[in-house]
Amino acid sequence: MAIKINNVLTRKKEVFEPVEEGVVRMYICGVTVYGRCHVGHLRCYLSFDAIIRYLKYRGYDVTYVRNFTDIDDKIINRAKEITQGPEGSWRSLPAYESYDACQWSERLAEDEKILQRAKGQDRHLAEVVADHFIDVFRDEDFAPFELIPAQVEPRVSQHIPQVIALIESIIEKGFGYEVGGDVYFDVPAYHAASASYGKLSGRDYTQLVEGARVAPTDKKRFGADFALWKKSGEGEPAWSSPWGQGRPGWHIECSAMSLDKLGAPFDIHGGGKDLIFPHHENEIAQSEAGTEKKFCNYWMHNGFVTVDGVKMSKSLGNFISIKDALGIAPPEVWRLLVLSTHYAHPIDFSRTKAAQTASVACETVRGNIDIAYDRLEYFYETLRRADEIVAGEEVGEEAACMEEPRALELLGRFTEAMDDDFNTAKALAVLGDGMKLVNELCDLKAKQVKKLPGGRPSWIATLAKLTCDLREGFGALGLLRCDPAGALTACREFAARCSCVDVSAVEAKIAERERAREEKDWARSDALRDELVAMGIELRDSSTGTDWRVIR
RNA sequence: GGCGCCGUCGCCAAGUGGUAAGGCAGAGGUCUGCAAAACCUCCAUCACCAGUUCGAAUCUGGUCGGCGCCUCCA
Repeated sequence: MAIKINNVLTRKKEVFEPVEEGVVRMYICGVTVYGRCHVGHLRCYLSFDAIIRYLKYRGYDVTYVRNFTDIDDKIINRAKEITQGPEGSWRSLPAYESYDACQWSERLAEDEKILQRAKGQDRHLAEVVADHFIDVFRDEDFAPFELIPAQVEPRVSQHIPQVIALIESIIEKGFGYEVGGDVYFDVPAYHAASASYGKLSGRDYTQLVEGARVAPTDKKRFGADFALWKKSGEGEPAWSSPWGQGRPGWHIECSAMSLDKLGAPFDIHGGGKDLIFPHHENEIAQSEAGTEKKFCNYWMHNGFVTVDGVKMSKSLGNFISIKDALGIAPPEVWRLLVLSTHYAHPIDFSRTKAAQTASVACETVRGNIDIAYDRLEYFYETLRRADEIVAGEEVGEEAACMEEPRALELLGRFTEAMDDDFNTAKALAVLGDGMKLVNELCDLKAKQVKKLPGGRPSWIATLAKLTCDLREGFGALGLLRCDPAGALTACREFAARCSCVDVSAVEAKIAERERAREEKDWARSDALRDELVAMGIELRDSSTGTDWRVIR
């Protein structure tokens, strides 16, 4: 069985054949570090995290590179804004129109932090801005999600020689030209020689020019040409080059660093769909122009996160920051939610759409986050009850599993789903079936267990195998890696905090109800339960006691 | 204007030629002091029209609706 990948480059689903057998070299476009990340970024890195985990699960030795673009106009602009201070005219820019008081307060606090960090450092403020947001990315935004760390996280600022060498090679081959300190990639010349510009995005470069906005100061020969190197302006960060003081253009850094870390061709290049053009198209052109080798074999792009059907983006102001996301649900809930949809399809986070379209049913329509939250708890609860049954039991090696196809074929079906272009949605459905089976088995009475072929030892063996396989499958997606009891407590505490539930008051009422129940005072017991329901608490009585959870 | 994607049950969501996975909600049931949970059963012919085919949600053409890229963007 082989893994199949929907290759954006060929627009076909293809059998994955790495350059070197058993090894996967992949490059995922990282972020430009000029601000905080939002759920759109989260979706991208969670989707690719599951893909990387699965490739490892399938036995591949994965070399994964994810860059930080730490030189860019937006970073320089941010530095300029910080320099101007809170009274600067930048605050009236259109980009900030939608800012509310809360966002402003966060923004200014962040600027202050960056200024503090810059004190005593003899560096350009833009570099400090980049450092700051790299730290935010690693230590704040993404740390809770436990992504598989990239082997290398290259920064452009540390790869200027590689960038320059690649640009020189492009110029040497006749596909780049210098104009007054800027260097441009010559799209028409390259296309004339290779007939390949536009092969990823399916664009005809001659038609691009008509729609392209060419700024009056542009020195490029052709509208579709793009900057490989930019001459630095006054007070901007600059590096020495054969073309004078300047900095790399956007696109070239990913080519230079991926070629440096992975060589050409490497296996998989990924990123958001919005990067297909121009970013990835230009990466291919300049890399293949400079190296005369194929750049990358498989291109994968994740779908957008949308809000009310519209792409989530900073410029539209319709984004949920990762910081806010972590206040809505725990990291693992977000992971489950993201993986519930195929990586290439859009995910919509609107909570208003349902209310608009289904006026009758709006009260019963629940947010996807809440559903994912419940589902995660269901998974952990299922594992917990199975663990309790299996714990302390001798799982005899000789005890055969029950002839239960749903148990025996679980991982096979999981692998089949994932092999087909990493269909995490389907894979989760398969694993969900396994969870249902675990509950079914746990529900059996001792008498029924006795009657099973193989009896109790076989029942235990089956439960042990199932939970082990489920952990393996979910684990290959980065899910259910925690101890169930601990995870459930954390889930409940999180929900209690969100709903401002007074945990000690809840537990006091539960204790009181326990006493009423011991005295078989059902009226009192039920009254207490009603009070708890009014507090947003649902009870679950069992033979071992009363558990509770926050109603969502 | 150019290129491209999408439209599957009330909601979410798999499914690229062989007769519609899964989740939520809903109905009925088993279990339970009651309830919850868990489990069982039920619940769609795939925006529309016209073709290709023995056979189409899946292919082709058209219509309508939504979105994306072409400027920064995961």
